[in-house]
Amino acid sequence: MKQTYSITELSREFDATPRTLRFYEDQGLLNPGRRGMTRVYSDRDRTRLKLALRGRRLGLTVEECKEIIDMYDPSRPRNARQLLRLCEKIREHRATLLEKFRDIEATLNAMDEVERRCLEELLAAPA
Amino acid sequence: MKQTYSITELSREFDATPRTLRFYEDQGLLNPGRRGMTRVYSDRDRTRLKLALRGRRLGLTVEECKEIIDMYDPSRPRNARQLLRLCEKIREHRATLLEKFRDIEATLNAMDEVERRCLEELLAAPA
DNA sequence: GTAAAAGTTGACGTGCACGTCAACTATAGA
DNA sequence: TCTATAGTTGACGTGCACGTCAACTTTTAC
Repeated sequence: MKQTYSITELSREFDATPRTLRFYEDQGLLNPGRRGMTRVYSDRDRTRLKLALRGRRLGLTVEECKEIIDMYDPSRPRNARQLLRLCEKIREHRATLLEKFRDIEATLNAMDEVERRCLEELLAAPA
Repeated sequence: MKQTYSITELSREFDATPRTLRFYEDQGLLNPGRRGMTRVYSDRDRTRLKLALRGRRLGLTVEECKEIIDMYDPSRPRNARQLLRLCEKIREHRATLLEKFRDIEATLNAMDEVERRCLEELLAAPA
């Protein structure tokens, strides 16, 4: 686990572009330090980027990713009220994820069915 | 299972807007018949809409949804070559779905961890 | 020291998935 | 028959997530 990363280093590791990292910084998702003018990304930035890209793959907006990542950030101190609210949010978030889970399940099942019919047809009418 | 649906009927059932259904028609995803000027949606349209919205929730583009839905359409006759190609596409598609699956799994695990810490903190420092 | 490579800040462009009028038409119920 | 209700076709607008220059500065390698 390295300590710092350049912009191209990080963007290559996660198959993103520098533009995307700068955009995420504009949106407040990343907070790289500077050495002169050059951005220096920390392991925290790396983790947040990784989580953000994961969220994007699942169809979340960048804003939603930020909210969730901020909320889950372990370095954030919280009082009891905030902790309860976080638990509530986790329940909500879990529910939407489970919905996506079911969507994927349904799609996989449909695909299995199509594949089955496909193989049947191939056996029935070979080339 | 009804035979036909009006545009508002279908859009309400799936929590979409009429605009969305017309847009999907423009994109070639839906093919409603007409009674006069009025669109009449069939069960086939209903199924395709359902699949499309499911795909959208998973982050696919409308174009991708259309391609997949068209490919899987059971009413399409196919020769052996096309059947083999379909099997190939199914494998690919399954792979990307499994990736999303893992993304969700990873996120759920992260959430469990956060929740655990959250409950711990609540016990340690009650209001 | 100098050339190449990497980085920077604007600023405008783009593709997607609709939203949102406007202006009009068709249809069903009182 | 009149009127509300639902539907139609444009056409333009919008929010998001970057892509794509341009013009410039910095850093690294030799």
